[in-house]
Amino acid sequence: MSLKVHNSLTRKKETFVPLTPGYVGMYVCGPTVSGESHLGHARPYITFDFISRYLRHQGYKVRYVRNITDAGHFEEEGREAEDKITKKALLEKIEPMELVQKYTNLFHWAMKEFNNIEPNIEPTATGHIVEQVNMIEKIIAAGYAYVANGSVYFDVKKYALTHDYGKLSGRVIEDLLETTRILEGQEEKRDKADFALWKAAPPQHIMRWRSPWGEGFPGWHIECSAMATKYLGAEFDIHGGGMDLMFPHHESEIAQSTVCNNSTPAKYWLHNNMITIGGKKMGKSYNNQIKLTEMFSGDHPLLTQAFSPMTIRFFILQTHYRSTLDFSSEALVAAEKGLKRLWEAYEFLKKLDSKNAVPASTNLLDEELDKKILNLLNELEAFMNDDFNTAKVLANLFEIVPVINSIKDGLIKVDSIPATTIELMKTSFRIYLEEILGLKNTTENTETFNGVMELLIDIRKEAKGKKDFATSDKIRKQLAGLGINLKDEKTGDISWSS
RNA sequence: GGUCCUGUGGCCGAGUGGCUAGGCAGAGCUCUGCAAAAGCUUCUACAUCGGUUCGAAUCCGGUCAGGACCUCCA
Repeated sequence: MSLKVHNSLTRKKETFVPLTPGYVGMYVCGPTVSGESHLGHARPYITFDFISRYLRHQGYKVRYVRNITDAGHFEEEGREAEDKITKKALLEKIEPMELVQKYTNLFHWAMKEFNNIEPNIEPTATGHIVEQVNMIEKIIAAGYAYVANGSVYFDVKKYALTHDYGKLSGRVIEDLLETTRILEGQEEKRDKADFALWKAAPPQHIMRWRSPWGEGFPGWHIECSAMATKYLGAEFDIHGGGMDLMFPHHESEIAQSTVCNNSTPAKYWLHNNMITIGGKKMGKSYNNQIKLTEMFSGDHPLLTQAFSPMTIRFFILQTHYRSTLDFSSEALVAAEKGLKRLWEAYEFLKKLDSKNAVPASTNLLDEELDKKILNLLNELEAFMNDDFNTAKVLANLFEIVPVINSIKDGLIKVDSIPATTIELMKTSFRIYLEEILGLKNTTENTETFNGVMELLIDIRKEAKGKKDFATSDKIRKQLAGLGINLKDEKTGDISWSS
C-alpha cells in the first residue's frame, strides 16, 4: 500500500515517490515573528508535524526545514517600503531583533506545548541575506529581474512568456497583468504583477543590509527560495504551507527558483486549509484571531474556558487537513471530552495484561469481535496513506473504545480476545496516537503525588468497605474541589483523573 | 469583476454511486450507597430544483447560500 498525497500543483492525489529513495526533503513556510501566533497558525505546524511523523514512521529519513521570517516583508507591497518588524519594534520601543527574539521564543514555546517535533533545520531570513542576494543576482543575470531606485523586481511578464506563472494557484497571467487595482508607489514596477526581490530601505528604516543595489532588505518570497535551495537542493520532495500562501508567495517561489535553478523546486505542494470562525477565516483581515496564549488561558470573550494544547491538537486532527475547520468554544469542548474518553481508554489498554489470558480455549474466543478489531486496526495505515486522513484514524480508534471499556468493566472477558490481538491493539494505539498523531498525556504526575493518591484511594476503599460513606464522600468531594475526579469502577477499583 | 472551493442531523465533522463514519450534545435502559464514569439502545442528515442510473449525499446542469484567493495573511 503506497502513500498518496494531494498535490496542489496538479490538483490530484498522486502516489508519493521521493526523489531519492528512502529520503524526504520537506520545506514548510514558518511564522513571521512580528507578533504572537494565533489559533490559525497552529494548523500548518500541527499538520506538517503529523505528516513528518508519518513519513518517518514509513521509514523515510526526513529532513524537515521550517524557516523563521524575521526580516519582515512589506506591510503592503508597493506602498511605502514598510517593514512589519521595524514598525512593531518602534511601537514596542525595542530593538527589532529583540522583538524577533521575543516572538520566536513564544512560538517555540507554543510548538513544544503542541508536542510538535522540532524541524531539523530552522533557518532565519536574517541569517541568509547573502544567499538571498546571490539568488537575486542570478535572477538579474538571467534577465528576469530589473533594478529600480535601489530596489529589485521580478519581471513576471517576461517570465510568463516562457513559463507558466500561475500553474500552482490557477492564476491567469492576463488577468494579473490587467488588474485594475491601483496602489501608490507602484511606479517603480514595470507591471503590477511584478513582485519585489529586494527593497531599498528609506533612511528611517532600522533593519537594513548592504547589497549591490544599495542598503535595503529582501522581499518576502526570496527567503524561502534561498533557504529551501540551500538546505534541500534545487529540487526537493515536499513544500508545505497554508492555502493562503499559494498566491502570491508560493507561485513566486516557483518562478524565482525556476529561473535560478532551472527546475521546479518542489515535486509535491501540500496546503492545509484555514481555521474559520463563524465561517470566516481567522486572520488579520477580519481581526478575529484568538492568540494561542489566550486559547491556553481561556482569557478571551469567545472562550467559555481554557483549552489545553492537546485539545487543540486533537480538534485539528479530527478534521482532514485540506478541509476548513470552524472554530467555536462548543466544538473545542466536544473535542476535549472526546479526547479524554479516548485517552482514558488508552491508559487502561496500556496496563491491560494479556499475557495471563488463556489463548488456547477457542470456545471462549469471540471470533467476530476479534475480526472486527483487527479490521479496524488494519485500516489505520490505509487511512493515513490516503492523503493523511487523521479523521478516519481517530474514528476507528474510537470504535475500539467501547471494547476496551467493556473489558475494563468486565463485560468482555480478556480471554475472549486473542492475546495477539490485545497486543496489536496496544501497539497500534501507541503508534497512531502517540508516534504519528503526536498526542500525549497532558498531566505528568510525580511519583510522590501518585503515592499520595494511592493512599487516599486506599483510605476511601476501607471507608467504603465499612460503609462509612461520610468519609468516602469527603475524600471524593474534596479531591473534586481540586479538580481530581474519583471513579468507582465496576471491578471495585477506584480510578482517578485530573 | 476574475479564478477556485464548499453547502451533511442541535454543534464539529468523515464520506465521491449501493454497505452504521466518528466525536460532542439529547432520550431511554443497565450497572450503582450516592456521584461520576462506563455499557447497551435510540431520535434529529445529506441546501434546492431538474437530469443521468436498476440505484446518488456521492456524477451532470440550473438556482440559492457561504467562503478562499486576486493586497499582508498559516
